[in-house]
Amino acid sequence: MSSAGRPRTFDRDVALNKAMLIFWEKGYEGTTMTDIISAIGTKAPSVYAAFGNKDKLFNEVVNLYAETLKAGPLKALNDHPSIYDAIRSSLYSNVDIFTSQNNPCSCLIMTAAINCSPEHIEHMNRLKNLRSGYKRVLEERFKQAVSDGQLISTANPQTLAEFYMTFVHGLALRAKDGVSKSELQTSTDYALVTVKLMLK
Amino acid sequence: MSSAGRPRTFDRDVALNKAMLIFWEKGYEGTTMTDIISAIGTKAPSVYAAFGNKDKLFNEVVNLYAETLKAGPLKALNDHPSIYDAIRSSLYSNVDIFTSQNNPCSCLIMTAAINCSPEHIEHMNRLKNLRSGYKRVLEERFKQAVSDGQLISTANPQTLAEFYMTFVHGLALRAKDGVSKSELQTSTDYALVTVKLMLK
DNA sequence: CTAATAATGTAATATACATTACATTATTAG
DNA sequence: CTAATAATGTAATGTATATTACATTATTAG
Repeated sequence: MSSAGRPRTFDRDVALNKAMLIFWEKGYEGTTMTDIISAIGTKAPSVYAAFGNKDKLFNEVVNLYAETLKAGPLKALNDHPSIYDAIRSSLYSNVDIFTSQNNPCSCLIMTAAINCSPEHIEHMNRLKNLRSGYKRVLEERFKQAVSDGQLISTANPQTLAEFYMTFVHGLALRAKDGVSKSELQTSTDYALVTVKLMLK
Repeated sequence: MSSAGRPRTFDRDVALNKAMLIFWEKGYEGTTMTDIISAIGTKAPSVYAAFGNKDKLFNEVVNLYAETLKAGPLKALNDHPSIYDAIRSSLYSNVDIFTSQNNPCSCLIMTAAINCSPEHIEHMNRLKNLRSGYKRVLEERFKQAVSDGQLISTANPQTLAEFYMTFVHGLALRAKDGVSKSELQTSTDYALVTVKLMLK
C-alpha cells in the first residue's frame, strides 16, 4: 500500500528506536545528528526527510520513551490494590528499566535535558512536564489509598508523592553512575519503609 | 607585590566565582565561554590568559565548589556525635545549598556533567569520582556509628550510604525542578526514618 | 628613562554541527 | 511507457563556539 516514490532503505520505527537509545544515553545536546545518522546507517537527507529535524525527532523519541514508563512504573501503580505493593512494584519497575541491559542506564525523561542552552529550553520544559505528570499520578494513587482506608488518616499524599519522586530521581542518577540493579533494589527497600510506616 | 606587566582589570577570584555560578546553573557543555566572558565583563583573551581554557577553568570551578560541600554537608557529618543528628544535619545542609537564593538551584557535582560528548568524558569522570568520595565519607560515618554502638549490629554502612547517596541525588534533581526548600525538608524527614529505625 | 613583562582590544581562525541544494534514482498511478 | 512522487548520495552552507594572532597599553625592576 505504499505510495509512489523511491522506497526508504531503512525501517522508520527501527530507526526511531535507535535514535531513542542514543538520546537516552547522551541526552539531547550530547547527541549529534551525525551519531543518529550513522547509527541508522544512512545519510543526513534521509533522516531529515523521515523525521524533520533534531527537535521533532527528539519529540518523537520522548513519546516513544514515555510509553515505556506507562507500560512499566505507571501501570504498576494501578495494578495492585495494596498501596504498599503498588509503590513497591512501581519502584522496582523503575529500577528494572534504569538498569536493563537492553538499553542505556538511567531515565531519559530525568537526564536527557538537564542542562540545555537557552534555545532548547522547550525540551527541558517538556520533560519537566512529564515529570510533573508522573508525580500527579503518584499523588492520586496515595490519595486513593487514603480514601481506601489503607493509610493512616494523617498520611499526606502530596508529600509522600514528592518523597518518592525524589527517590526515583535519585535512582536515575545512581543508575547512570553505574550502581547495580541489586544495590538499587536494596535502596528501594529502605525507601519503602516510609510508606510501610503509614499503613494502618 | 605584583610583578611587572599590565594589571588585570578584574579580580581573578571574583571572576572564578562568577564562572562557578554559570557552570552551576548551565552545566559544563551548556555554558559557553562567551557566557563567562560577558559575566566577568572583559574579553576572551583576558579570560584565557587568566584561566587557560574552558577545561582548566571548569576544573578550578569544581575545586571551588567542592569547598562548599566540604564546609557544609561533609563537615556536618562529623560535627555531631549522634549518627542521627549527623545525617539529619548533613542532609539539611544539602537542601540549604541546593535551594539557596545566593546560587543556582541544585548541585554542580551532580548535574554539571551528566551528558557530555565523548571529548569531555574527563569531566564526567572527575565529578563521578567526587561523588564516590562523598559516598565513602558517608559510609565511614555509618561504620563509625556501628562501632560506636549507636546502630543495631545488623545495620549495613554500605547500603545505608548508598541509600542516602540516592536520596541526595534525588534532592539535587528536584531542586533543579524548582521544588521548594520546605518540600525538600519534608522529604528529608521521611528519608531520615530509615536511619532512625536502625538506632539502638 | 628603558627594558622586560603581562594584560588588553580587535579581529581573525578553526572546527563541529545542524541543515539544505541539487542532481539522481527507484518506485507507483494511469 | 510516461509522469508524478519521494527517497538517495554528494557536497555544500550557515552558524555557534572555543581559541588564538597581533598590535597596543599599562605596569614594575633596575
